[in-house]
Formats: sequence, C-alpha cells, structure tokens
Amino acid sequence: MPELPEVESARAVIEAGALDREVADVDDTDTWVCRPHATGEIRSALVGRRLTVALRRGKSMWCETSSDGPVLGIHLGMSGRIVVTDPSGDPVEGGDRVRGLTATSPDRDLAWDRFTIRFADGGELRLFDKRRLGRVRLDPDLDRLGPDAAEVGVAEFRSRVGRGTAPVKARLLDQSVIAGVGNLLADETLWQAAVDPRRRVDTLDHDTLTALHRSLRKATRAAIRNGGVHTGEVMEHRVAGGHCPRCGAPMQRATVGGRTTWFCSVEQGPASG
DNA sequence: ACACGTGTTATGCG
DNA sequence: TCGCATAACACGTG
Repeated sequence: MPELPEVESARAVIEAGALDREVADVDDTDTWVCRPHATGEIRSALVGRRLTVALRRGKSMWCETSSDGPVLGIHLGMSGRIVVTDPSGDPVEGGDRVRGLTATSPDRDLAWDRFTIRFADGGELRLFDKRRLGRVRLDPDLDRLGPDAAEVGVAEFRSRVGRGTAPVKARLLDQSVIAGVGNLLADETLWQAAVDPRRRVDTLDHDTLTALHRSLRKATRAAIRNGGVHTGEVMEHRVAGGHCPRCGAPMQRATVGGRTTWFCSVEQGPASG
C-alpha cells in the first residue's frame, strides 16, 4: 500500500500520537529492516529522548528527536504500516484504515513487528511489515529525493519530468525526479490525464506535461483525503477483462518501467494523449 | 506448486 | 559519467 498518501497518513498518526513521549525502550533486533545498524544502536540513540516532529517527503518520513538527538528515518517499503498505541494499548485513530486488520489486532503475528519503540507511558510505536522491505535508520540520506509529488509546482514538474527519453511512467516512478509516486498512483495519474504510459517524455508537449501535473496533484490529494491510492477511479478496473470507466474500452496490460501497468486501450493509445 | 507484487537499489549496457 | 533497463531483495497471497 504505501505510496505517498499512505505514508502521509502514517506520518499524521505519528504526529498525532507519538510526539513528546519519552522513549523507554526500543526493539531494533531485526537488522534486515534496521539497516545498516547493529542491534542496540538505534535503541541507545533513542532511549531517554522524545520524538519532536514528524516529517515526510515522498514515501520517506523521519522524526527529529530531543536533546539534539539523531533523526529517525522510517520507510514503509511495500507492505509496512505504522501503528501507534496509547498507554492503554489502544491504537491511535487516523491511519491504517485501508484494509487488513492484522496490524492492530491483538492476536497479530508478532514476528511481523519489525521495529518497536516503547514509551515510558506504556504505549508503543510499531512498524508492522509482512514483507520486510521497510527500513528504519538513523540520519537517513534524503538528498537524492526529488520534490514531493503533492507539493511540486507546475514549472518544476515540467522541467524535471520532461527531461530525458524514458517512458513517462518510468519518469514518474523515479523518486529522484518526483518523490512519492508509486505504481498505482502513476497509473491513476496517467489515466486521469489520458496519456499513454509508454510514451517517451521527449514527445510530450508543454500542455500535456501541465495536464499530468494537474492530474497528479488531484489524484494524490484525493487519495490522501479518501484513505489511500486504492480509492482512485481506475483502480478497480486494473484487472484482466476490465474496462475504462470513462469510455468503456478494454483496459490493456503492459510492463512499463519494470512494473505492471494498466491503461485504457483507446484513450491512452499511441495515437492519443 | 507457481507466479505475482503497492518499493528500492545494485548492476550492466550502450 | 549518464541515462535507462533489469534483476534481486523477502515473503505473504491468490
């Protein structure tokens, strides 16, 4: 799930529930997820401190810590979720509302908790991640991320996305170009703008890039508002036998930018967009 | 049993 | 060195 909208929800949960609480203990024993740190390294850096602010850029989020402590970087990967609980153990509302209750259910598989902060008040912040592709690290390097997809202005969007010769979808997925767009949000954006995902960016004119920017902002904000990228208009039609919800033509499948891609065979065909 | 996947990154090639 | 494509990563799910 985690693309920009889901990460923003996770950040908001941390902001609403995990700040200004003293860290009593940390479980950082999963050194696959807590890379490249040795067990105990993140723990000793955080115990006694408090998270002071929760920030996000694209799909990366991070927390600053008190007393000039290190920055705690968290990336959800493909399946990570953040759960914050109050002193009585109940989850803070606001995130994890997409689907699957296992992250918050009391009988969840504890092996899927890959990183846990225990607060002195008894509550916790957990990274729940079945696939283990999430990452937790101190002082993450964020320099290679492009501007946030929800914030980037149209002129910068056109100049960055329009550079090069890659297919437009691959360009949208490149986090160093624009940060936050994943496979589903890219398909939704391209469908909204009626642009062929396979089209090279050097064939896109000024107005098409402008339309893409508008569609991206619209799709991103709608997804944040509605609870995730799965709420996009074309999402349920990304299946074999699916049809374009606008014109009724068959949806077409291809691999673009290394990812499964669904698009309208007519409106997003080679002769359009 | 087997293919697939919402993300990132190392590697290879022109 | 740059831009781009692909494989690999871990592992649950259909």
